[in-house]
Amino acid sequence: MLTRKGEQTRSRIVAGAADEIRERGVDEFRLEDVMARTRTSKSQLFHYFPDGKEQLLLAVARHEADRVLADQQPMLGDLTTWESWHRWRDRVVERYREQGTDCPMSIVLGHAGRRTPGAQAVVTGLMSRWQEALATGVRHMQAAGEMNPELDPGRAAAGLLAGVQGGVLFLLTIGDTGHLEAALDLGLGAMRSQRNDS
Amino acid sequence: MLTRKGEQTRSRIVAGAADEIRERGVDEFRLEDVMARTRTSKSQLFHYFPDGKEQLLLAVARHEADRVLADQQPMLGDLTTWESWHRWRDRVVERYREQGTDCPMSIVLGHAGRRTPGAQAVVTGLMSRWQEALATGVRHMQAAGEMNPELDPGRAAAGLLAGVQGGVLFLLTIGDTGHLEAALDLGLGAMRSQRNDS
DNA sequence: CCATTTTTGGACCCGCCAGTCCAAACCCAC
DNA sequence: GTGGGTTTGGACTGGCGGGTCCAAAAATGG
Repeated sequence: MLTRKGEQTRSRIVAGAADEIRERGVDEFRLEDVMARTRTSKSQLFHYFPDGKEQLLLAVARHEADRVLADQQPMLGDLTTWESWHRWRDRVVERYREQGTDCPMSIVLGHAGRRTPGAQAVVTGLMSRWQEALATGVRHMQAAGEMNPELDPGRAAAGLLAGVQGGVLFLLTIGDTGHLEAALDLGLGAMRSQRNDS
Repeated sequence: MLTRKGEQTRSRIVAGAADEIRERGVDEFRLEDVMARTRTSKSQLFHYFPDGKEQLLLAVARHEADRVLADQQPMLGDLTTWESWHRWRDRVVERYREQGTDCPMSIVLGHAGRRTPGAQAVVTGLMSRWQEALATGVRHMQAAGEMNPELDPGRAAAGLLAGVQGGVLFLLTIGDTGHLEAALDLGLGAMRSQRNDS
C-alpha cells in the first residue's frame, strides 16, 4: 500500500522527472539527476518504480499525455465555430511556444515510443483521442455547412494532426513556431475552402 | 591522406552505421555493432573518425540527408504541373513506406539534431533546401494560374513540409502511411483551392 | 628493395550509471 | 508501547561501451 506521504513522494518524483526530461532530453535523462532534483534516494526510486527507469519514463509519459490535451481545452472540445477553431489554433501555437525547445511527448514518441509497447500505447492513445476530437469538430462544421463537405473528417483530422506534430518537430529543432503556424493555417485553409477544381 | 583502400573502408563504415541506425535506432547505436557489421576494428573507426561516435553520426547524417532529396528527384525539381506534384506526392509516400519504421534523418533530427551544432546544421540545411524546392514549385504553379494566388509560397511550402515530417513521425510510430498521405492531400488541397470564403 | 606513411588488430582502461541490498527511521493501528 | 507495515539513506556492484594505445601488416613511392 501507499500512505499519503508515499503518494506525495511518488508524484514528486514523476513531476521532477518530467522537468528533467524537458530540460535535458531523454538521452541525458539520469536517475541521479532526478534524485538530486527531488531530494530522494535510489531506494525510493526503486521502491516506487520497481522496474526502474523504464517504468518511471512510462509514468512521465502518461503524466504528460494528459496535460497535452488538457492544455487545449476548452477549445478542443468545442470546435463548433470558426472562431473556436482559430482560438484552438492560437492556443496550440502558444502552448508549444511556451514549452519551447522541449516537449516530453514528442521525445518519448521518437524514442521509447518505438521500443516499449507500453509507451507506444500511451502515444497512440493520446494521438487517437486528439484526432477524434478534431474529427468531431470537422463533422460539426460540415453539418453546419461551414466546412468543405467533401472532406473525410477522420482523414482531414489526421492530416491536420500530422501538420501539428511536424510543426512541433521543427520548433524543437530550430526553435521557431513558423512551420507549426504554417501547417495549421494550411490545414485550416483546406478545410475552409468550399470547392476544389480538380 | 586517404588511399583508395582507406576510402573504401571509410565509406563501408558510414554505410554500415547508417544501416545499423535504420535497424535499431540511434539509442541502440553501438560502435561495436558497426564494427561487427562492417568487419572493422576499433582502431579503424577511430582512425577515420578521430572524434569518435559523434563524428560518425554526423557523417551518417550527411550521407542520409543527400539521399532524402535525391530520392525525390526528378519530381521535386520540376513541380510545374499538377501531374508532377501528384507524382512527387506518390514518390514521397512510396519512399517512406519502403523505408518502413526507421528514418535516420528523423531520428537524428530528434536527437543529435538538438545537441550538436553540426548535426543541427545538416538538418536545417536539408529542410531549407527541401522547403525551397517546394516553394519554387508553388511559384511556378501560381505564375501559370494553376494554384491559389493568395498563398505565400514559402509559408505554404513550410506548412506542407511540416505535414510531411509529422506524417513520417506517425509512420515511424504506428507503422502506417495514413497520416502522411492525409497531410499531403490536405496540404495539396489547400493549394489547389482557388478561393477562400473567410 | 628500402623508407615512410597508411591501415589494421585487438588488448586494455576507465567512467558512468542502472540496479541491488541491508539496515535504520518512521508511521500507524491496536 | 509494541509490532506490523512503509519509507528512507546510502554504500556497493557490475557491466556496458566509448575511447586509448602500441605494435604489426600492408600499401605507397622512389
